[in-house]
Amino acid sequence: MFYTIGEMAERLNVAPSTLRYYDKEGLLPFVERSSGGIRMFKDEDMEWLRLLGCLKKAGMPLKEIRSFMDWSRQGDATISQRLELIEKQRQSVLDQQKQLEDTLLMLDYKRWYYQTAQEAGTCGIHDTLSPEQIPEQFRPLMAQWEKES
Amino acid sequence: MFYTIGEMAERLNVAPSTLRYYDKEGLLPFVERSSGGIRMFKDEDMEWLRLLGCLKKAGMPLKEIRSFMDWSRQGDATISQRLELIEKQRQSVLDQQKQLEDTLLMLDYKRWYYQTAQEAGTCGIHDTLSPEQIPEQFRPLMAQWEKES
DNA sequence: ATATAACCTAAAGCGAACTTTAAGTCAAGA
DNA sequence: TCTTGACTTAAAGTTCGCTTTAGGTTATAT
Repeated sequence: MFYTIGEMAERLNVAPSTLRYYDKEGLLPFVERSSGGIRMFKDEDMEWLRLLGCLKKAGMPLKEIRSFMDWSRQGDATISQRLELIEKQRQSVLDQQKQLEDTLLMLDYKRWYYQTAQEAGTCGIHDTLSPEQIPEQFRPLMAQWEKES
Repeated sequence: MFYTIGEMAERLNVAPSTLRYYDKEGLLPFVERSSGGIRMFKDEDMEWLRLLGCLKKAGMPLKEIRSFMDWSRQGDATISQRLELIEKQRQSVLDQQKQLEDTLLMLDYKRWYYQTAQEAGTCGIHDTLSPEQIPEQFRPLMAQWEKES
């Protein structure tokens, strides 16, 4: 029924000190204590910890996660704030996805660059390549470089 | 033909102090100096700075970027190391993309959760909802929660 | 009763990535 | 020539997200 901080930390693959830190920062207002002061995690706390993990993965700073937790405890009056914060973070994730796609294209280009160089034994091969020998997928990338100078 | 650190920083939308910091950390071995010690950036340096930005966006620590820059200066003997590092980072980006997709699904669920709660005026609405009233797209998510307990 | 392992807090420490500060130098225009 | 603004370095400071340390308490097994 209850889990100690060590057990919960193991389930979540984090250090117990991390959970204590989150608690100190007000991110775990739902955690109860035994009469002796020991933290007692419940199964339903997992839901909160999952959300915490999700917001963290989305790149939300701990301070904002704390706001969210505070609002949650305040009840239905704060639904719109919480929705707003979720939507903001959703947009941030969409932005990050777009950024990662650009980054991946660049890495794919570099991978091709060094694969080609490896086969030729020298990076100099790229000075001898005609534009048609560069895979099409990288053309938009290189066109952009022209612009940026 | 040449750009000062301030001009280059503006082009890249970073603070001049950031570029000085990168230089101090050995990330900009290509930057030349005037007789008076002033950094002189060339147009072709943009290529390196673009790569630097790309690796940073991919989450590579500055120390590893430094290795890459060091290898680049060492010439063709280090092509395979550079390729290896690029491929490692490519994989890391693929992993990050997968993670962001999971995160997005969770945020989409929470968005639906709070939109529904907002319309109803209370989070309590979710205790009254039958499983069929939860959008299909969130079923795999919730099934996973069952498992994790 | 005692040993031991896991828990507790408060406070200090750490690494990454910058930013700021202080003191001074360079370069271009009036 | 002098002023001014942007440049230079070295070193200290900042923020974030933990982790470690120190000193002590709780809970369980023998």
